[in-house]
Amino acid sequence: MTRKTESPSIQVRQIAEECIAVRLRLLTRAVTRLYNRALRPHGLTVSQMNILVAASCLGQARPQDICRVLHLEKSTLSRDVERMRIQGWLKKSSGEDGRTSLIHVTPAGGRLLEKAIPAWREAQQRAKALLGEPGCAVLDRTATALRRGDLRETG
Amino acid sequence: MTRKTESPSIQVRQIAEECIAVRLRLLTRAVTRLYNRALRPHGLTVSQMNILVAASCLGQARPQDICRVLHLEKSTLSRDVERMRIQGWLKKSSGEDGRTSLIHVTPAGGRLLEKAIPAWREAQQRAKALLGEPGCAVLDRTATALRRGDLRETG
DNA sequence: ACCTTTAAATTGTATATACAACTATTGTCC
DNA sequence: GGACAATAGTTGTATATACAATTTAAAGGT
Repeated sequence: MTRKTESPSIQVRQIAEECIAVRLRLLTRAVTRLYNRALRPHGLTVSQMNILVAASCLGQARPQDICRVLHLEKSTLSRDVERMRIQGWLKKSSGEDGRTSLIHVTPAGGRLLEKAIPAWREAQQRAKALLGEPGCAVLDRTATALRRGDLRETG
Repeated sequence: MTRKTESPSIQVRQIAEECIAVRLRLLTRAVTRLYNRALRPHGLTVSQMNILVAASCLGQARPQDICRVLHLEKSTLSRDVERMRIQGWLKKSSGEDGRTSLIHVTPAGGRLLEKAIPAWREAQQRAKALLGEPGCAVLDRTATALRRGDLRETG
């Protein structure tokens, strides 16, 4: 009896073999797990670490500044920050513009970040091995292009 | 008045400048948005399309098979499949092993996939432009390595 | 045949993510 | 200076994701 499962069209096969999204997302899931497992003992996720680092480097940062450098949607950041504020790692203060607030890292947040550095190094090393030198270079180039706004976000 | 914002340590700066996770996640967010916006008119997300494609290519697939090729956690897939089953794009049938079930694409799911191909092509082209030829090559290589299990999941 | 161990999937809970709708504030133009 | 447009964040809702705990079923040893 011929099985009734339709074999996929050539075009569907093409998606399976070529789709950039599927590969990129797969790779990111794997790498995210790597970092999250390393950071877990510190009670920190890689997303949260990224936000701490960004806020730390920017100094008093407006939410939109962090959104820009991380290509994060404003509502996503809003909730991430709220969780971290509750943890005591971030604080908000009001700036000149009444619509906005300034985010800064608390001393506790700073200490946490420093403490987590060895775990980060470990994950970073494994991720480097996975991607290889050329992979890291490509990633660097592409992320920089994105931050400069090369991908037109047609509102 | 010297500002009290602590400037980040050299090591924190290093994370900002070198962290693979932050760049990869940033890039993936941007690319995911690209595909999701293109696919939206079809009521489909890129995650769901990936699962449809995988199931389509595998034929009668066990959940664990799909998890393996996509590096997805089993509980994640379980919920994704349930949503798609409700939409009528996937169906489950019981196989020989009573613990497992077989997932297959319904005719409606197949039609949806075919219909969405032009949108996929459009997003794919933009993603290609963003990553460049070398970027795509690296991605291909790394994803293949991952699927072969090169990253030790020290469960 | 029964008990224990192993394996596969589901369910509980939490974070991460985005879009749409809403709120509040600022800026502009007459 | 008041109506209106633009801007910044927050909130409502939904998907995606993972870890831990639970359920169900198969395998293995005696």
